[in-house]
Amino acid sequence: MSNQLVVHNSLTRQKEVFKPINEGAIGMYVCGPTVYSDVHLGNCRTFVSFDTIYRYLLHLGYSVRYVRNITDVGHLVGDADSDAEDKISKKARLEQLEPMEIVQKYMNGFHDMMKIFNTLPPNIEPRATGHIVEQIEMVQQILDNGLAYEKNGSVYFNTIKFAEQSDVYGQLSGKKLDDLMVETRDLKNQSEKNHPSDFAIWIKAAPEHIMRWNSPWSVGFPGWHLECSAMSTKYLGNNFDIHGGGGDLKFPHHENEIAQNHGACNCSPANYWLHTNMLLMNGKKMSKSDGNSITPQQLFTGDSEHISKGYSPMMLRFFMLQSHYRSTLDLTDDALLAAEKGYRRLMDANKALAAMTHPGKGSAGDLDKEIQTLIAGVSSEMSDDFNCPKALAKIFELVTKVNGLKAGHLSFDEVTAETFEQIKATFQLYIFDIFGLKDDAQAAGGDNSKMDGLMELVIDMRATARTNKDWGTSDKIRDTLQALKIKLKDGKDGTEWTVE
RNA sequence: GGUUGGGUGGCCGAGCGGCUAGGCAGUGGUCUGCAAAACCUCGUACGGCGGUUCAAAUCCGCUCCCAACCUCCA
Repeated sequence: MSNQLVVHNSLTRQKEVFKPINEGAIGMYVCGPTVYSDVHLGNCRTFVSFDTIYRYLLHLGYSVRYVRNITDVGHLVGDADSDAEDKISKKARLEQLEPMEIVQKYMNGFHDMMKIFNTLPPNIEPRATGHIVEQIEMVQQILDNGLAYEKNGSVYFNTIKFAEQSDVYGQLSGKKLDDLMVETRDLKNQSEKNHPSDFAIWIKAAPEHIMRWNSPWSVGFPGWHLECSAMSTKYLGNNFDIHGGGGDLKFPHHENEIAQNHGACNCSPANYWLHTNMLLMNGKKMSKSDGNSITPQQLFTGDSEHISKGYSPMMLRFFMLQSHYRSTLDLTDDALLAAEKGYRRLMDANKALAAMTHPGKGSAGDLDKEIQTLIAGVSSEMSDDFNCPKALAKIFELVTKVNGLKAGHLSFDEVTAETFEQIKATFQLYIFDIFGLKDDAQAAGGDNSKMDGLMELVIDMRATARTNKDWGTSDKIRDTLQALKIKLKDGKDGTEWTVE
């Protein structure tokens, strides 16, 4: 298998060889959250997925400019033409806070959660409210190009005219304007629009609307879709490499975004569109608005009717890694329980591997070849549209080899020292640097020197008891530690311990 | 109704024309004072019905289910 990067492009619905516009550099824009309430787990899955993609692109040697916005205005509750209300200002009224206070509060929470999930921060995290000028300019450009019209201080994108000029509109979502017309016929309050599929790019603010800016058309605020067009253009240019986001944004958000960019500069924003699939809970989309969701905190503490216990953030990241980013992932307690054991198996093997040394003598036998094939497989799977589950599978096969070497079932004679070092390097690179995992147990250990010394003493005492066949003492030590979530493993070379 | 994507063994989840996915659970062993861990071993699959092919979970047709989007959502 060749190792050139292949990605699935939502625009063409097929895998394509990835070629950056500028050799060695990548511009990537990912739609960030609307900060009007706490992030939920579904959001996290998308950003963890793109974090892994970002990390892999960096590993491949690209210099990546990763832009992920914060939506702090313009995102509407209800219909844009009627009783439309900005999500942020609605929440501000409910909580009796300034809109920017709301934004700050939930943006902080979002950043904390991204840190907890060990995601790397984007290079630029622009906010919609900080780019009103750019958005107004873009509205003007679209108007100048005749692809928008003003009605009572609001400006609408003319989808009909755009569709007549090119066949771009609907390409991403597979929708046709004719269908859209039929679908939206029943919607009320469409009076301002020329056509039901047209969408607002500037909205005149109602008197009670708090977040408002002056513009050539009215005191108002930008349409939701506009911010991403304006900010991606500002920081990545008219045409850039990757645009990502959750699959639920394909339509209308991304479709309209493409239309706006074409409307403004007659250019296609991104070459590759990547969409992550939804996180489900009990077979249904996890969603803030319909209540079918669980907060990350609840998952960590286990305080939810949906789960039997708490799960660590890194375990959850591992859980997400086990499925492909383009597949839905169903969150169930059984699946989490199974993943947790797998996660421990992986981490324990890595810990064991780190402590192992190659005896020095060893030739390239069949085992060596097998290991080399597995190592090569890890990267080729990742280069095949970031196939984390398959790359992980290869690593688990390596885990078996490592454990076999450790237990003596496999011989170092058949493995060269170089190959053995490559296993170590591969584990470090993929598990930690690219998959972005951390070993919870090690992190939880805290002040290790005291703990290590203490455990050494206890294990030594137990060993003495065992030598004396004092099983009562021996088992008491083991059971007591088990109750403290410290697990002992008796191996050939003595006893090891891990914190659960 | 339209659009997009799915239905894989007890569970999760890859694969998408011939080649063991992987994790968890289960079977029988090895090891061990016992247990755990680890290693070896063995089962249980590709919604249904047709078709193409030397060969289909993988391609085509029909059919039945499911999800997402079409209204804010990652």
